[in-house]
Amino acid sequence: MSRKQKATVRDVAALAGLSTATVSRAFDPAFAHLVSEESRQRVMAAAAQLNYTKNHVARSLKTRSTKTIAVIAPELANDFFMELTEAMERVFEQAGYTLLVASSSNSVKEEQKRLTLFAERLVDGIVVIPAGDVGEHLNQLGRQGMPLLLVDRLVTGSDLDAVLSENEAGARSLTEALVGDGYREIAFIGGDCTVSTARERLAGYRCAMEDAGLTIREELVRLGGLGIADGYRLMGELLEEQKLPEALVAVNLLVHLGIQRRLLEEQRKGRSLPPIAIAAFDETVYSAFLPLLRYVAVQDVSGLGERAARWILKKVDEAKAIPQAGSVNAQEPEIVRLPVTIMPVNRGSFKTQEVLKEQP
Amino acid sequence: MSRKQKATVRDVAALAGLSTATVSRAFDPAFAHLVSEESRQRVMAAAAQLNYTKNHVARSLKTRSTKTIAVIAPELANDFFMELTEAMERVFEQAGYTLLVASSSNSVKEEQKRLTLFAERLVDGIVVIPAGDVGEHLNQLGRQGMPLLLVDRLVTGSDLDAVLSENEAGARSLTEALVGDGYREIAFIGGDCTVSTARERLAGYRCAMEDAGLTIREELVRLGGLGIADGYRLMGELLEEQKLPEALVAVNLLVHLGIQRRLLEEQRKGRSLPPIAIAAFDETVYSAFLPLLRYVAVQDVSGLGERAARWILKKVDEAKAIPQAGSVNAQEPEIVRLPVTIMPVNRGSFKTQEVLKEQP
DNA sequence: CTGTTAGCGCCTTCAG
DNA sequence: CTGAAGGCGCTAACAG
Repeated sequence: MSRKQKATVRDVAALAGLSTATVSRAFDPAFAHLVSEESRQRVMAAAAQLNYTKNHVARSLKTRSTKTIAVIAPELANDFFMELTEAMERVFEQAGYTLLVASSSNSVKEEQKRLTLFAERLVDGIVVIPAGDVGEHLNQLGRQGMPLLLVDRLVTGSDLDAVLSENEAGARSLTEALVGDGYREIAFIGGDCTVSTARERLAGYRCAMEDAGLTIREELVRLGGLGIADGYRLMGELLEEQKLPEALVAVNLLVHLGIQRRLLEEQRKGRSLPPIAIAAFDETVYSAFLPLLRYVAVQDVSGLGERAARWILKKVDEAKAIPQAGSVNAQEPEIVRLPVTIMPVNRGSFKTQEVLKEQP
Repeated sequence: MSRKQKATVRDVAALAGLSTATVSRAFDPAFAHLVSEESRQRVMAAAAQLNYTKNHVARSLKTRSTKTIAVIAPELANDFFMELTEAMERVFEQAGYTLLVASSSNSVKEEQKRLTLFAERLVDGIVVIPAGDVGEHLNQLGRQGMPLLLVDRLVTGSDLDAVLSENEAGARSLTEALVGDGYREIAFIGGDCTVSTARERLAGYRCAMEDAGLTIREELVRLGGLGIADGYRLMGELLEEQKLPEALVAVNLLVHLGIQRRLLEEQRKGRSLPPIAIAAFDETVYSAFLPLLRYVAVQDVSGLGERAARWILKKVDEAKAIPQAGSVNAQEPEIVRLPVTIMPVNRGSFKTQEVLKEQP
């Protein structure tokens, strides 16, 4: 049923009685106008008969472009990162680029590995959601001419452009909302200074507290990671040390979940707890079910994604035009920040609202 | 700072005073023993000096293998699919393969597009979580010699191997658990017959009901999609028609969420509802916070992923050995099913437990 | 509009 | 152990 070997342009050319060049042109929309309609049809007929599919690898070798953009995220099983990625994919697809996703498993070392891997495979550009705060490997690649862009997180000592959320302002507003409700003993939980988002959010919290004339009890600032386990542990510490705040700001969704989980556990053990008002970054379809949650800071995920996607494509084009442009900015790196929206939760989760309206 | 052009084997060979063949061999662990230690070092030194990285595209063209496996999932922002994918990636990475993820956006047409795209790019094998019930495009690729494997969902009229969960048994157990608690009016919500998982789960529900001697009120079987919006809508229908069951089985997590969201809304409007016991497929870190939820069917996600990953790698190896083996089974397609675990929810979500134990 | 001709960068026999 | 040489399949000048 099937040919022993896959058919090549040469086979098609032979069968169609034309040259390989014509066959090649017939398949490239950009050159199709240089091929007579009759030839084009002969080519297509021959191709169909031979079950020809073009070999993209060979094409890439010649054109030095794979029409592929890679995205490196710290995790795959993370709604925020994947929604970001899906937003980017929409743009890439429309531009005729293929998206390639890889996980750095929250490790800078893995990130580095993926990066060189992609460089070897000649992806046209890479969008990185950095796993940590180390950026030298990024700069290096950028200097070698690879179009590169950061999303969501910054990296110190990097001269790369980035698309981010207004984390500091968001955390400030979140804190202000709690202050506005009359809370004074407000904790900040989660994150550490190796991730820019956490740093910025902490700064926003501090700023809001100061502006409100409140002194921060430093034992209520509990740093240490961005995962569920971290929120769980940090909340546990507060419980054990009997240092319960009146309210708290959670650095992100996962930490927030860990916190709630720890509180739920306490409650199930029959211990009664004073209600702690929670304000947290990121919203989910589950938010409506989380007790204690008062305010969420909602990031413009698709905005971030679209912005980033368009930007990296622009860089790719530029790099093609001026081969040695690369991704290193002679001057300052350019950073775009998108605002986040603060929303009270008691009237229901907006995200769910949106999702519910979606036509399946 | 940077070379105008990327260095090639030829550059390295020239600088090292050796031939390109030796350079090539020095870089391939499988041939390294055919290179003298001195030559190897000279090569490495020259490579380092020139900042040489091998061009994987050229290599692929020659070897006809990209050392890449593609995964096509209906969505990226879906924990189940991405956990599956992460599980596979672990195996691939260890085997020296790169993972390439793409979304079919729940569309068979998009799936088809991705499939041909990957075929053109010479991925070594493809793991598909099918978007729909159409399989002809898959068979065709398989017949052309592409190693192919289905995960999570089956496709009718396909002769492809697959790794799946025991959906029918899971749904049966879920239903039995509710029956065991004394419920008799049990609904089944979500899914439709275009997706095998939904079909199988519905069958399991029917089977359990019959075995328990209960007649199914057909108006309590509400099919129609696998997303949040679907659960929300279907639950809404039941509410409007005033046909509330005592308990229900939700086909999957998203539908379950939609159902709960609809009920929450009702409750917030001040209407009192009889408590409906819910049993649902799939567990999350949020499960502990969902009211009404009694039982979950937990799939062995990492088991599925590992199994699938190993299998596709095996197929890739075989295809390499016998070029025309492809992915079409002369006989029956082989299907592996992994058991699901039914768990009561009131003692807390197991998944969270696991996550909490994770060392961050 | 079409054909001819060189490679893209690497691997891999086949001889040394 | 090493080198020379011939492609992998395709595209991009350059001539017709």
